[in-house]
Amino acid sequence: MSRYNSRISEPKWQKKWDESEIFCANRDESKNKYYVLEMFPYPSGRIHMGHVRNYTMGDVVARYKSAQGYNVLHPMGWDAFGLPAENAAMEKGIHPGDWTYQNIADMRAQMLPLGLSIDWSREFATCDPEYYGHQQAMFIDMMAKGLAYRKSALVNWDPVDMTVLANEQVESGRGWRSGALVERKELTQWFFKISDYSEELLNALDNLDNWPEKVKTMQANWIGKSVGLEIKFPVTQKYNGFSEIKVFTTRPDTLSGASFIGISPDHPLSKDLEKSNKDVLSFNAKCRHSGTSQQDMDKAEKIGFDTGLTVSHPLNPKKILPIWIANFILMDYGTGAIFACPAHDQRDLEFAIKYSLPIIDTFFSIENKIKVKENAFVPPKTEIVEWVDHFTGITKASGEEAIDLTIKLAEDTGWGKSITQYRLRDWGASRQRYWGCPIPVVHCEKCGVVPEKKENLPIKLPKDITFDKPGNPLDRHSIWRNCSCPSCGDKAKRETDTMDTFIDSSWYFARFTSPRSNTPVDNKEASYWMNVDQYIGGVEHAILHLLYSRFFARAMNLTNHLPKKAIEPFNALFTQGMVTHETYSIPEASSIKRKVWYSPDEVHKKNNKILVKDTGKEAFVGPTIKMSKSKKNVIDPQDIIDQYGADTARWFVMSDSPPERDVEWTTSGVEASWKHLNKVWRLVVDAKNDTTSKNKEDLILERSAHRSINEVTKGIESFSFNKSIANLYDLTNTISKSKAGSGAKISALKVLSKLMMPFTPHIAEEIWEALGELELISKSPWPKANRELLESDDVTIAIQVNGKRRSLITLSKSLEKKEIESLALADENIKKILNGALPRKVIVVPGRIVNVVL
RNA sequence: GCGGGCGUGAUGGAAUGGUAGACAUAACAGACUUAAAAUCUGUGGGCCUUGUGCCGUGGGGGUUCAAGUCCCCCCGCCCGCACCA
Repeated sequence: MSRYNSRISEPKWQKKWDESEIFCANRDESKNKYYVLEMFPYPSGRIHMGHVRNYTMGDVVARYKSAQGYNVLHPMGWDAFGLPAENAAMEKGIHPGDWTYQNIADMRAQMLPLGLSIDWSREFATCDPEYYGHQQAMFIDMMAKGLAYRKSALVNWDPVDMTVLANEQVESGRGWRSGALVERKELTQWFFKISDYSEELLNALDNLDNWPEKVKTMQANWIGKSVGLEIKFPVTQKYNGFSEIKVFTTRPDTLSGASFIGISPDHPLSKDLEKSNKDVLSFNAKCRHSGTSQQDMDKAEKIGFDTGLTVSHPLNPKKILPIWIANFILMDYGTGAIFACPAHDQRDLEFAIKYSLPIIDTFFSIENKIKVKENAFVPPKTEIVEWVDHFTGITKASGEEAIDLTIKLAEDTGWGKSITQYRLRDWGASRQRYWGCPIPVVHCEKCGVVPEKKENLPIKLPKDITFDKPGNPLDRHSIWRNCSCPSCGDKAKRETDTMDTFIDSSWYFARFTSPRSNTPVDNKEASYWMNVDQYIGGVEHAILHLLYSRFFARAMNLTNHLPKKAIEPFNALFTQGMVTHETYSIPEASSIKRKVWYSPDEVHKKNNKILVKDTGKEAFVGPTIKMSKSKKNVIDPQDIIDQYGADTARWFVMSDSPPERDVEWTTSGVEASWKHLNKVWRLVVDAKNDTTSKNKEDLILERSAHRSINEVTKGIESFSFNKSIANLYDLTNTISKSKAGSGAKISALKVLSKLMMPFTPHIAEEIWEALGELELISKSPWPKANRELLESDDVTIAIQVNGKRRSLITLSKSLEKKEIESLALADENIKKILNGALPRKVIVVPGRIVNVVL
């Protein structure tokens, strides 16, 4: 009894929680619900410290809200489709499904000892046919509404692995797995019409008050709305039906400075020219080969090709501008063509200098003309500038005024129109992969692309596949592939593309509300549980996952799979920081640049040096970075739980850093957490053996406890868990030093254990029981601070003279300003400083400060 | 380049415009111990002339009775996006 043993206590309480089913969520319309969700994990096989931090945060919120009387939903599942399973299949010869389900079992077994208040009865994996079957049904409904469609598009194609790669999977122009040069290939692919929602997804961000500003800004930038002018430039020659070039600009005010037209190598005109002109063909090929990776982009020099074709300037038909193909113009933004204004756009200027194209400054000042030789002058939008525009007649205007005038002129004359352009492109949803949700359509020679009949769902992945050849095994599985057409009954072939795994994670939160429903989502359950009240996860999902989910919720609503109230599914979002650790390394003898890395358990500390255990050599302490296998700075949660218990790990990850920032894992920090929990337990044992009777210290202790209730509650509410924990340390120290009677100490310890419960639930239960309580602390209500006890009658305030603290006095809170002032002036220290002088002014802020101004 | 964030002891970090450094770690000293660990007590921004003194929240200026906090300029770091017309 004298020592707290987490190895015995933790499983004991986990079993009791499990038996009493207290974390099972049931719809109860009479109670307010609270839905806490952490981003579900990919079943890699092992949990890491990032998981521990993420799920502990969610658990603190869930347990706290539950204690506050909310009907809490806190589920867990698995984002189980994806490439790693196929890689494992290729490397180890295991079936991706077997590999995945084994990993899920392993990870669940590692998560259970954390004592999370999760409703495991709702668990599912996205690779369960029941789950992806509903996804297929929704896909069919979205096809019917035109939200899912097929089109031909340029994709990153890995010729060795024979699959499409996402942009993130292309490194320096090469496939991340095969190392093969990636080709840009035109393929017919499935898309979701997310672009229909550009405006709405952008506008709705304004209502997401409890999302981090940073994430909202990132999404807004990603959607990338720009308002501008689309201008038609008539082509002066007759060429294959290309009578005009449409360009998009956000700065129509610089139109008079246009010196040439630039088109993308992928522009229809460019593609047409390459058919008949070998030089164009080789130029375009050169452009397509570079340009995929970030590094290439940075270094990429601007190159161009003069097509020989020309257009006339809409403001002055006599003015003729050449059409160039230029590598810096993107086909998938705007019209894939620009008018170049070298004087007022840096990119255009670089290009113009290189190819000796005219630089036409439309601004009056001589200063500009000198500057413009190296740096383009971007006309300010708000400031009024002198103009020298012969075409529009503008002489003095701000950029904004000039833009408006030019747009009006264009619309009146008919050579242009105001349009809104978005950067957001439709969501490419198909992958040439096995381990994903099959797209439920068939290709029929007679009927074309036909959706499967819903009664045939789920279209299950075949189990008997091989990975001995590159490419998609579904393509080679002729039994699975060959089917009959749902429409005419003739022979047909199944679609072998599978869905992007981001689709799986775009609606799992809705499925959690009714995980066994025979429709994708049960309307009654979703109406009650949605929205997610608090969503917690890594900021790396700020754009893709969170934007896709926002779109998918709207698409589900349109296809009657989700109530209207859930179209913005996450009321509050919290993005937590990473878990980091120091790195240890020794440079290799052959090259200083190459290093041998050592894991934290391969080194030990001696005389302030880090020594490698095996060799005794000194290792260098490197930067503190995210735990990663390659740098070996990884701490396995399992080891920590085995050694110290889950409560210690939970307490530590929540203690030092604010949750949105990175937390550095340190051995000393973990040991301190462990020591602290043991200290709390000793206090409990001591208090029970204590015979001190009631005394005047009781009230002081009681006041401290109530102040802590207030502070810890505030900390949890504001996601400042580190502050809550600092306060719990404070309360522990106060109890430890208190001379109060045993009764008061026990009361204070009960408060302490309640406040600790969300963070360290096992030891909290153990204390609760030791102090004679029969109910589970996990079931008992959150304590309420008694306002009368929060503040004492006396208050210590500082007295400043000219803003510098000179003395402290303790006085009754109820005193009037005048009384405080005279007490302050009567203070010995203040009297000495004043030395008889009369203050000019005395500022009294009751309960805070007195400032004497001389 | 554009957008967002940050800069406080040796370290992680506290501070509704009102006593800067709560709480924790590392370090040091003392108690207990044959000893170590554990535990307990204390010191813990800098400086000197040791006064209840002066300086101190990246640097400079400003507003205020009062600035880590608000405003302006500069420096540095981190994150995101990026030839987006």
